Amino acid sequence: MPTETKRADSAAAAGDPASQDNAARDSGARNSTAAAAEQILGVLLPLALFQPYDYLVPGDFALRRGDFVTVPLGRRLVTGVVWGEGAGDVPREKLKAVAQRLPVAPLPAITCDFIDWVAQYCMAPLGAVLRMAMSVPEALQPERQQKAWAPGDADPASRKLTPQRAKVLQFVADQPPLPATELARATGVTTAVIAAMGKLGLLKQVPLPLPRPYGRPDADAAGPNLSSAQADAAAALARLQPGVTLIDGVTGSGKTEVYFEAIAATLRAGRQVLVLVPEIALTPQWLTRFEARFGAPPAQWHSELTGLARRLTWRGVHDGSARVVVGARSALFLPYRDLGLIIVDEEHESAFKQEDGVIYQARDMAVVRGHLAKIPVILASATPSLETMVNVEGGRYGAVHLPARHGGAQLPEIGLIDLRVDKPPRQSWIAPSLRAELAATLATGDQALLFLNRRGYAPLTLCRTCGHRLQCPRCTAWLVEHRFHQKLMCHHCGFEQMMPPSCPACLSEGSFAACGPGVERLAEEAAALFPEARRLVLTSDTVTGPARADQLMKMVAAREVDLVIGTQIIAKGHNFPHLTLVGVVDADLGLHGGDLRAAERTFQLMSQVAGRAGRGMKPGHVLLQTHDPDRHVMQALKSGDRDAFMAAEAEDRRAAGMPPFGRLAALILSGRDEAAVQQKARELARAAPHRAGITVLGPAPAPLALLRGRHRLRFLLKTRREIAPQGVLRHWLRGQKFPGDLRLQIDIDPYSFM
DNA sequence: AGCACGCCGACT
DNA sequence: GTCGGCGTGCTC
Repeated sequence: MPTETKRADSAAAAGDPASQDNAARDSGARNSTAAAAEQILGVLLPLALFQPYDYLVPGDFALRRGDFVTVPLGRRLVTGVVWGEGAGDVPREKLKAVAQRLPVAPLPAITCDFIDWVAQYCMAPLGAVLRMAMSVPEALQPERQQKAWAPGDADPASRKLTPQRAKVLQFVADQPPLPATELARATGVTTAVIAAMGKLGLLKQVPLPLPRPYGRPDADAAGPNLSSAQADAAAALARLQPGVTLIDGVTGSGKTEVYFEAIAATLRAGRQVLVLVPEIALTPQWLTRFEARFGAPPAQWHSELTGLARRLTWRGVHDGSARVVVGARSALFLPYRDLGLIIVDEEHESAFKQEDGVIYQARDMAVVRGHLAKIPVILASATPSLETMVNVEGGRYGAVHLPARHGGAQLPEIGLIDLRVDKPPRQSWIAPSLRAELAATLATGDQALLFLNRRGYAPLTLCRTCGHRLQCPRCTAWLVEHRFHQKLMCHHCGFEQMMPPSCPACLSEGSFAACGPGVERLAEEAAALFPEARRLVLTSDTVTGPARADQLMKMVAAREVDLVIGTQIIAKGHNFPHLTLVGVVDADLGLHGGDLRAAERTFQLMSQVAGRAGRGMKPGHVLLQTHDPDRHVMQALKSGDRDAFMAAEAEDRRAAGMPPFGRLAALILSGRDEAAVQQKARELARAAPHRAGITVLGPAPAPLALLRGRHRLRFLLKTRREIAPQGVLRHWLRGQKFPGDLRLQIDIDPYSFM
């Protein structure tokens, strides 16, 4: 609720919000001796608190929702945001006064409303959600303005020109201004010379312009030639009606070019655009295409962005100078001054689900944010999620289809290899028929890809003498041997250790046996089978960052490699025209574990991997090794009938009352003391709701019953679609205490069942 | 998130 | 005897 009492200046609204508006409101805000009645406002702090705290505000101190303020908290000062009227539940004499209002534009109203909404929906502490929007506290502080030296106004002829001074003058004449120390170093003089020249007027100090980490995209820079299908789709999207639209098109159908036109239309309207991408790793080539279309780079937002670039980008989003932001899910919480369009690229990706801290689905929250701002949201995917498909079918989302592959290349043909019949030899994982296909492909000079979504050498190591299995001391998980790093690693908590010289249980030496394949072991097998092929292993162990990824992908594109062996990391983005065979070593891998979306995800991943092949004139060929070729996901992959597969999946989910036809919330109770966790879980189970349309499952050991040294029990709350699980949970958990280190984590719409 | 308070081990 | 380890709990 806006709690504005008095605005000193109402004419400033259209101008620069940070300077004029606030400078005007600041003047006379404090040092007032008038005994005006103090008001009480709620100030939200970026801490894990569920509600704003009340603070006193002097009567003539004009504050409204969204204003950044510093307030005393305990014995320190904290920056927070005015959230609304005070709650009045703390005695007035306990209240402290707002210390200061920061001279920056307020947090935009829609951002505030969005924070409220997300906190309510995700049942997260309001302040924890605010913290995501205030992830760069330094951005609220004025940037220390660096000074640089430029040619002065004095006529050089009128001053004594020593050789040093002449050298400096010559340098600054055709160089951009530099700070004193850098100018001194560049010209080989001391800073004393520069200071003296300043006094004489031979040089003058100018503010050093801050480097902008983003450009100013031009909507009217040259666009590509679109096919007629693309042009129709682009025209539909460029109308920019509020609401959600799916762009549904296979890899290479030109989805990106199509939504670029919606970006162009939004830029022409003078508004900002957010493009959410699942992982920053796919951006190098995306950025190239963006720059080719718009003539300038967009602002980027991801966790690796630090320091000045991070501050400047946050401010640029806030003041509106960053026009297009491409970012990972956290970019959703930036304080856009005037957001006009949100695009969620690869909307089906599970990477949009934030799994720790505030747990949220960025794609779903993007839809909410779009709704609050009454702006369009575009979801793009070659393999849309079932949730999105159901929304399209129900008429809640619009859809545009891009059927053909741009450029006319054919979709790869997918075949199945039945591992029960076509058995690989002992201790190897490539079936004879796949081996033959690989040999034939390599013989023609084409490239091939072996895909196995499992890092390391072997998923399990055991002692042949006593049967002991190497397990993570902190998690219910095996340690995975990584020969590349010469270590044992836990893929869940990051625990690492050297390979022990002997079995920790029976002390036998040399008794370890690797069980099952990881990508490193697969590479070993490939090396033995095709010693003459130039091989490249692509996993997160060998691809250490976006730059390295780019370099390795270029090697593949340049045909410096014959056989690529990789994990999930190769499934995204890049495609290789000379790659004509993809072998998926274990297509069943993602189907274990009872995950609601296992079949859907397998379909999406396999489709994506298949999309790496045959983009040139040559059609690609994909072979999936499976133990269960009759399974409907395998048959659907083989026939390529995505829509029939999704329809069947939807039917299964509807019958089971599972999302999106019902709602889920997962509760994970954890603590170091196993008995205490069990005790509390029994207590919660006794208080569990029993009503029609509500089912509570559990407590059951969470799939990782021990994670980072904490024992975990899980409840699953399932409700009918029309019953919001949040209300049920609030009722259930009212008055529940979690003493000691017991913690209850709530995950609304859980994805991972871990 | 800090920062205190508090209750048990090795230092001046 | 105190310094200090980090577990627990509060901050309007």
